[in-house]
Amino acid sequence: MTAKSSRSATPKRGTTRHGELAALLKQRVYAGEWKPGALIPAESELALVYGVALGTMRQAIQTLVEEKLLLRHHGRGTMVSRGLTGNTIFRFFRFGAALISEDMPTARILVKETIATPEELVTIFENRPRKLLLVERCRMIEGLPRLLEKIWVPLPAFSALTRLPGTAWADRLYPMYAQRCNVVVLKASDHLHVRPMAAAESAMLELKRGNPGLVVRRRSFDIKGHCVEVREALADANEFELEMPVY
Amino acid sequence: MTAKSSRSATPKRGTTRHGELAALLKQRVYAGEWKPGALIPAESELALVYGVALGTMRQAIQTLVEEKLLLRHHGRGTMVSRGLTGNTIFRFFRFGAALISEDMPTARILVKETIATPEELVTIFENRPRKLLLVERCRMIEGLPRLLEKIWVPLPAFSALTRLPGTAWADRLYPMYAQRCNVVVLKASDHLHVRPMAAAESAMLELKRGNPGLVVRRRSFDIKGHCVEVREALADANEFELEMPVY
DNA sequence: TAGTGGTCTAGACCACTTG
DNA sequence: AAGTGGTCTAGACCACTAC
Repeated sequence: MTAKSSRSATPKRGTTRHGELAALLKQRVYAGEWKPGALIPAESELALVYGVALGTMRQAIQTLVEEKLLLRHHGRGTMVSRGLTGNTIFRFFRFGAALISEDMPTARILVKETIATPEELVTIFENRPRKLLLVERCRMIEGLPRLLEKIWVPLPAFSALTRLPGTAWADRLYPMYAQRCNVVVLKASDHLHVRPMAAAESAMLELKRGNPGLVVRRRSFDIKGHCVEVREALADANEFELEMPVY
Repeated sequence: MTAKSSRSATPKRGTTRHGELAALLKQRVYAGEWKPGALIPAESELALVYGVALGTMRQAIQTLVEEKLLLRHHGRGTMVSRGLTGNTIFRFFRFGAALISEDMPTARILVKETIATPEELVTIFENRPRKLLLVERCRMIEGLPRLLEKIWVPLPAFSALTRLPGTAWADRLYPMYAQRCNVVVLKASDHLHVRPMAAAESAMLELKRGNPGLVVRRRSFDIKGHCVEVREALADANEFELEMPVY
């Protein structure tokens, strides 16, 4: 059959048909043919087009679902992920409240300036950007200053934000990045550690001098896996709380 | 066909054939028919025995693999998990070393006694045990005391350990539980928070008074999902370091 | 070489969502 | 009612492991 002959025509070792298909589908997302939030063709149709059995195409799609690139909904279809919604740094903290609701935090912008890329950040972003936008803000919960945050994003990719006044910034940055800069954050990685706060930091957060601070350093990645944002958050380590599985 | 008629004979809603099979296989592990480390029959044989297609049986096995109950090895077979090997609390800390090797930590037993079950622990263990074995130890790295640990295990399930002299205790507890108490730890969950150390604690760890401490409270679960151990570890919060994905 | 899990096919039917 | 993903079948062949 056609499928069989085409398979023997490409006897690549170490690859599978569904693996190749996954790569092909991923390319179509990268190329922008299927945009975030849009439904892709039905798996039955894709199977026909690519000349493979349904199960094989399902397997290819499944790997992209596990990579969080696609989302499947029974009866509705398969769509490209809209990415993370953000605001998850608070998951590490109690802050008195039993549960921090989605809309509680508000942010006050302290600094917003264009800077030359610091040496330690040059290699983190793609294309070695020469300039970055640096934003510092203080996030409040129930009127109390709880979290200091620094955000670095590369220019000119995020230049739409330099023109945006500080008062117009949304609490959640990821949806704003998607809307104004056309950047979808699909994955992120947090690095946590504890250090004593500097005098200025503890003062800002209304804590005693030398109070231990928990630092969350986050790198955010777009749909292609490129780092598009570095963030550093600082808060009272005594409010830190985390539950995690052991494997 | 037989399969079809038997399916219509049990028109349970909300269940699937592979889901039922997974439950049946799980039962055979619980019953001890297939012991940890042993190979289970080939999926082709199981499919024959249960009268289902190969793919369906594969799907059933796959769910148990994702639950960490089974492990598959291409060409070798499918075996029941031997459980966690432990010693992973150090993954949260730097302690100067670039990487903490598997064999570096050594432990000194401070306390080992049978106690009446404290109220807050009664409901955590299965069968509300009346007595527990409490062990306190100090774990060293390169000769320095780095971590204080309290361990609670239920009696009489772990009574083999009460007869074991403190000097005979292994660094890694999970393999010892498996060997001496016939308890396999399959999963665990860590809860982390930061608090100031008490004077005695900071003295033991050779830290200054009021040094922030990171507390890791771990609950370990056996093959049936029952809690079989509670552990609380305390160490210098300034040595804490953790990298984790964001979803 | 025999036996295992992994891939793939070509269907059928079921369960869910939407107009 | 039409279209989607989810389940299931009954095979074939491939890739890996151990004897």
